Amino acid sequence: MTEDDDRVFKALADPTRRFLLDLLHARDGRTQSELEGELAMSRFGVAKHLKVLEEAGLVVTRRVGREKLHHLNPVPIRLIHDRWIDKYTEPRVAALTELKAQLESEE
Amino acid sequence: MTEDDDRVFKALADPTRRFLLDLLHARDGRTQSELEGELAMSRFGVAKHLKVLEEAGLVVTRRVGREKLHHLNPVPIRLIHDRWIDKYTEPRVAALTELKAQLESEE
DNA sequence: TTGACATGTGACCAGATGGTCACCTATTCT
DNA sequence: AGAATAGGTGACCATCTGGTCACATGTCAA
Repeated sequence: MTEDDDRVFKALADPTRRFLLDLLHARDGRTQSELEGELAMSRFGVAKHLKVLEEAGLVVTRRVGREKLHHLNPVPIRLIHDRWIDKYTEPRVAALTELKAQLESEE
Repeated sequence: MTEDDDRVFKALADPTRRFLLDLLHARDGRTQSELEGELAMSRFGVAKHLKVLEEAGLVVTRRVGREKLHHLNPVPIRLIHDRWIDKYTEPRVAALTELKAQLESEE
């Protein structure tokens, strides 16, 4: 339980892994080699990162023949949100976040 | 911008720092020495962790005399959420998360 | 004003992390 | 069957990270 979310946070701590999640968010169900093509890194590095994401439950995989398809699982991310933002403060935080985005886009 | 969120994710990667956020979520505006009392660690360790949280923007501080008061800032956490959960999928993810919590509480 | 209290800084060390490589297995295509 | 493709494993190394300590500054109370 506590170790579970430790894996999630540790997985999110690396920029390459976050980029992999971005890729899957843009288009789900990619193979490992397809993802390798998007990164300037050896396939071993990418495979290692995907393994970390999978063990954290942020990515779910399905094997088809010799290929492995990767899907994004957003539930752990929602749980991060819910840990420090409760139902009552949520609307206020959402408004603040919106405001921040607006201010930054005006520059 | 990208470095900004790198600091946020790196800050969240450590269990001690997450616990400090939990403490501030339960009660805001604590001093550093008050937080030290909650942890089995030297004051230097705690101070270092608080500095990381502050530089990530997850904690905001205010100095009063010789004391330093700490407040939780939830906006960066909301931004993590919004990065991978868009408005359209949000209700579905929220429902799934709810379901997951229910199933786990039934055990 | 002197001593206790709250916090800050830089050096240092053990252990964790990110990345690469050599080598291996399983599946598909011709 | 043989070659090419997709992916997996364990060792190895440079660097980052978490924690401690000696020392220092600013603030409050008697």
